[in-house]
Amino acid sequence: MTHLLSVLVHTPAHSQVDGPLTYRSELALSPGVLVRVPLGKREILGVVWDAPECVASVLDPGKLRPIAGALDGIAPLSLAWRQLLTFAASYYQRSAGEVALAALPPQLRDLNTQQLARRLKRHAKPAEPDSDENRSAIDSLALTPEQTRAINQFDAETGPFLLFGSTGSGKTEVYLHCVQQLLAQDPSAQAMVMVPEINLTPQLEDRFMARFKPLYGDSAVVSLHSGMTPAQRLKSWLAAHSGRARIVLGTRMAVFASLPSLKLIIVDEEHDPSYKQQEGARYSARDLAVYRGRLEGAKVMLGSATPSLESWHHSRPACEGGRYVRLEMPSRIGSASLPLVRRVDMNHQPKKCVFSPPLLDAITQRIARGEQSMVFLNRRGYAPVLHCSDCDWKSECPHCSAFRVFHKIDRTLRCHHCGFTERVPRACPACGNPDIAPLGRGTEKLEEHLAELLAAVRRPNSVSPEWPEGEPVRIARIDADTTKLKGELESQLARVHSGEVDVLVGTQMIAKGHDFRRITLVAAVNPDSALFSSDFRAPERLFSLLMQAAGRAGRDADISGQSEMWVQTFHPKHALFEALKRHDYPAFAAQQLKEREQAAMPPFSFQALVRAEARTQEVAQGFLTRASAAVDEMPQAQSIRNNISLYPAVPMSIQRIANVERAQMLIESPSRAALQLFLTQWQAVLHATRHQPEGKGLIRWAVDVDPLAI
DNA sequence: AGCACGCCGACT
DNA sequence: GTCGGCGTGCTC
Repeated sequence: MTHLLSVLVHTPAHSQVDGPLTYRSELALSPGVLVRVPLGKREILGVVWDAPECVASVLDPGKLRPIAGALDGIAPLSLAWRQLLTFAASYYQRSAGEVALAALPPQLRDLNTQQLARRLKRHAKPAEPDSDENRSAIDSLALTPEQTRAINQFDAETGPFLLFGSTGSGKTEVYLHCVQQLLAQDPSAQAMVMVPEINLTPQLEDRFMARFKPLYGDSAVVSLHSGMTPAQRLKSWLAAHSGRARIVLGTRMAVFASLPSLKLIIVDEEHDPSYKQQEGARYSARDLAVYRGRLEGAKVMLGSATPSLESWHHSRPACEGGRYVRLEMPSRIGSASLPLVRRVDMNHQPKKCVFSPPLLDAITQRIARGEQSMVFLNRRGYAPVLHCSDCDWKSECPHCSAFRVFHKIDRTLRCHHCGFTERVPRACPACGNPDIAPLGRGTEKLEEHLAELLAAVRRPNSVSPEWPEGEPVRIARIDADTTKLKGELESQLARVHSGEVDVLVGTQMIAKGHDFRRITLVAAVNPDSALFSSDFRAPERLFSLLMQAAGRAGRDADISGQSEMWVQTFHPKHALFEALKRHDYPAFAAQQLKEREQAAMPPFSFQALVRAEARTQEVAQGFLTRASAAVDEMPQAQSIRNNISLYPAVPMSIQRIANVERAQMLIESPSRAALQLFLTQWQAVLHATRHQPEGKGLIRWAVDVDPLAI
């Protein structure tokens, strides 16, 4: 007997094929089974999907092709997994096929049946028996009273939870404890722990491995992130999917991993923008984690010292409408205290100075004491633009509406958007003036400038034959340029940890996650631009970054007494810095939320962004404008107009990248449900608009639901 | 997304 | 006279 199957395949959101395709099969296969199916001239991976009854009748049954085979070595994907993917696809306005197939390890698609069978055989070895004697040692670890209180509350309630713990308060120990407790109670339970960028937090991975490998064997903890090889990813995925892995540690992509007995999801540094995917299906792994927890009956814990305002708002008291349980851990462990925040009023410092004399003096003193300092500036390269003083030529990228950045180290002009790189010209390309100069500064120049300022300073106790008067100060720089090669970041971090480096210069890369024990001074040289940014989330990001950076200083109890966070600013009285000085996130959040509420901005409204790309700005904007106007032809147009605001189409902040013009349109609603309903219905209008004659020349369009930046 | 078909510039 | 550029269209 022939059965009809609905099968999801990897088809992009904008192709005609957006729902499941229908195939014939001699076997009745249940939803969730992985299959290989013919599509055009290819044979590709598909997932049998829950079929709406009517689906097959539309097509001529004679035209249906048979499936090529089922991957019967792999258990079907669960109903909960399919529901998660269906939800994610619909919420983020993409096809289910695209989201579901992208969530599977690439090797499932790429390997043929024999290769896959071989892999499965190799990995299916039974897990080694657990060593029971270690298991009882669980609760012997000393917890602080705050940690104990948080854990007790976690046990007593269902969540979701927001663990609000300052840097150094021991959030990781709470995660470890909750996971350990769960695994001990339920012999099949699985936990997922998400981190923003796994390469920045190998410590977390190490701590989980160290804690759980002795208890549950080598395959108990697996990682899942894009830095892994395809083979490793398949291995981890299979371990999770089969239930052999008890803990899955990963980046945002891990939220889609298949875990048959998922009972706990932890999202560390939940405020981090890396949880939002920035291409394809633009999902928020943090938000999906909360949804998934509800779907699967798993507890969810979000953790941060500076929560996103969305999560903070959700964790307000239940009587005010909060839905999350807030767990607070305000103190640093041991006698360590938070660093002293010092603001330098740049209005009273020498004009155009980069390092104010007091800051330079403070850094020099640290060096004399054999302590380390960290200076960060959120701009890599030497100078953001090269300028000719005669004719006003600037180093614009020929393909983008942006300046190319001057990189002194290899004397190149590099576009940070499209990658276009050229040698620095000897003279102005426009007028021939040989006197072209860099404008502004990046980390490269900061490093160079600091080296000049500290040229006369000597490291203590470092007299060598080569340097009879003491060795010069050692400065290291860490940013995307110095860590491009694999392993570079690790080796540079090792140099800092060993004390070989006196001053570390870098971008926000160094402000996140790394545990620098010997750093007692952290300085933000020029953070002001975020104070008056047009992006309403810029202050939130800056506060979080500065708090995190401050958290780098003085993690060792014995030196934290002297540790300091320096902020050079022209606005020392700004509320953001006042709150930072007191390490008072709640005050900062309250002030920001008040502003957001008054301006009806998230989390008090819901947004989506439609972006369009075309050869010309007119085509890109025209597409958006016509799709916007077509709302009046939709059913219930009046009700849509009452609930949804569609703003005019505007060029994106970087209007042109790699010779593609970009435009965007903001859509806003006080109701998430209304916005969702509108976007789903409007999808057809967008497709139709594209296929009008005026839509010619449009390259692509995409919707970003809950965008992070506008 | 792939992979075809299909119509216009610089080379053996 | 071909090789190959990527524009448009289709895949159960």
